Amino acid sequence: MPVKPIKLINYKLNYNAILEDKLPSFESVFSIDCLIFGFEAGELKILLIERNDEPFKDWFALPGDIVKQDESLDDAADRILYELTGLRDLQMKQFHTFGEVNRHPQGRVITVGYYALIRINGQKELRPVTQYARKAVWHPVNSLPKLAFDHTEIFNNGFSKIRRRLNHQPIAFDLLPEKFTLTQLQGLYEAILNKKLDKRNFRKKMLSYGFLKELVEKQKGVSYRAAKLYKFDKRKYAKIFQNELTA
Amino acid sequence: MPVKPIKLINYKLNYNAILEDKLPSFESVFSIDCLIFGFEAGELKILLIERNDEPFKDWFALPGDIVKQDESLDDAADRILYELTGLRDLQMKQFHTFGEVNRHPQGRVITVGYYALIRINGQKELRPVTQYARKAVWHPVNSLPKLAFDHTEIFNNGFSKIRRRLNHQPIAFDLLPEKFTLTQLQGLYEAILNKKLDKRNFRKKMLSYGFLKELVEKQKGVSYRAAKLYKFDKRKYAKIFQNELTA
DNA sequence: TTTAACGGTGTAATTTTCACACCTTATATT
DNA sequence: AATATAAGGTGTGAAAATTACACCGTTAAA
Repeated sequence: MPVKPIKLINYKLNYNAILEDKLPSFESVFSIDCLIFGFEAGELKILLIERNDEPFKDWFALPGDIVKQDESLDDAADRILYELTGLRDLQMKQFHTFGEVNRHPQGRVITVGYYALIRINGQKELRPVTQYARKAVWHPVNSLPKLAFDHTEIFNNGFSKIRRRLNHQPIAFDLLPEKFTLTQLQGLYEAILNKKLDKRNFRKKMLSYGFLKELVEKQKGVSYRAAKLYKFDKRKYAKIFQNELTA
Repeated sequence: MPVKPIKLINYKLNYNAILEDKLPSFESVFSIDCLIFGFEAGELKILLIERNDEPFKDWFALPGDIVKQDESLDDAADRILYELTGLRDLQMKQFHTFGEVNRHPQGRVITVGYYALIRINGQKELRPVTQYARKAVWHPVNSLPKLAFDHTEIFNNGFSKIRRRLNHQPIAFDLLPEKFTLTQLQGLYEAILNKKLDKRNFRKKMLSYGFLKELVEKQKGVSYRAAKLYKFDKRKYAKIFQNELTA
């Protein structure tokens, strides 16, 4: 696969050229690809970019970028997410590394998959993204288009890990507004797990964990009985989690 | 951290030289480090190498090596394990990728952690290892020495993942001889989880899974009542596991 | 024959999970 | 004012899974 190895650092890729077969490939590069999940209108969505250059011009792809020489993987993930969305201080979490030899047509690119769960509404407009992407869009996970490279595989891998993790850790709260109703929370669980849950059992269980804080405030602007609002109580969760660890 | 970047491919590192501060560093390299678990004399052990060269000369380290240009990560893991132990066709499984900028004193090395669980006794003598290692030794996980680089962190990360996985998947059988007693199996679980388990409950539960095959053969050469031997029945397990996936 | 060491078994209490249906409350509509 | 609409909110019983717990049996060696 490698053609004429060239130095990659600070090298600006010319994708069009390589397609005409007269162009640079690179030897070994590290990248990060991000699964950024959001929840909107009762649907679980993921942030995709529309590629502006070859290869896979006009295709949808996961947002990702190359890891710089002087930044750790975690730092790179944070930076890339920031560059793509303007969001900072999220919990980006690594889930798998993809290293098939031919996964990138231009050379050896090993990529580390990270995911983050974010609030779609709590965020400003998506910032203009890097030059290789035309725009970034939220796309429902249930009807994803074909993705560039092996990004569909990356998505499937990460999504299934998030599903599994949901049963053990309260990761869903990052997707909801700070104050939420139990019905919203249940809808989110149903969207992630892709199945219906029983309302009474779900509430009983969630409340039994003890990390939900009931607010006096109620839902507003709905044309039906307003529901109680809850907050995720990080302190209580931390206490519970610590006990689990020491036990 | 990077000094004078040099081409690394096929470059033979001179570790002594670098220590005297007149030597090569490299830009960006991918490596694999392996956690190879074995079970012997009731103890959970891990395979370590004794380093023969700087840096960390004479220290213990995880067996690992650099990923070649034309091999996938999984292939590299298989190859490296083979080179170190002579073992083939094991299930090497990726668990985490470590990418701190300064984790390697000579340059940027991003390493993917893999683990494997193997039978210590079912194997020939450990094959002579790569040149950078003096020898390979099995070391009880409960009294690990300080390890080179960030290998202690890698170990902790991988070990805790294996612990968690043990509760959901029958990964322990790879550590036992093909035929084993329930007491041996329980001892292994206790070694991995680092706690005592109740004999009756343990047996009840294991047998309830339905993937253990009772043999007519019994234990031999023991100075007490011989126990029944069991086999792990992959077929039955596959059937059970498939049902879980579709459910 | 005795002893040491492990093999092998069952039951009851507790906790967790699951299935299941109706009345209440707030707003919008007529 | 009456009514319709849409979601809020609540409890119980059955079944399954988990936990705690103790003694006799068998084998080989002393």
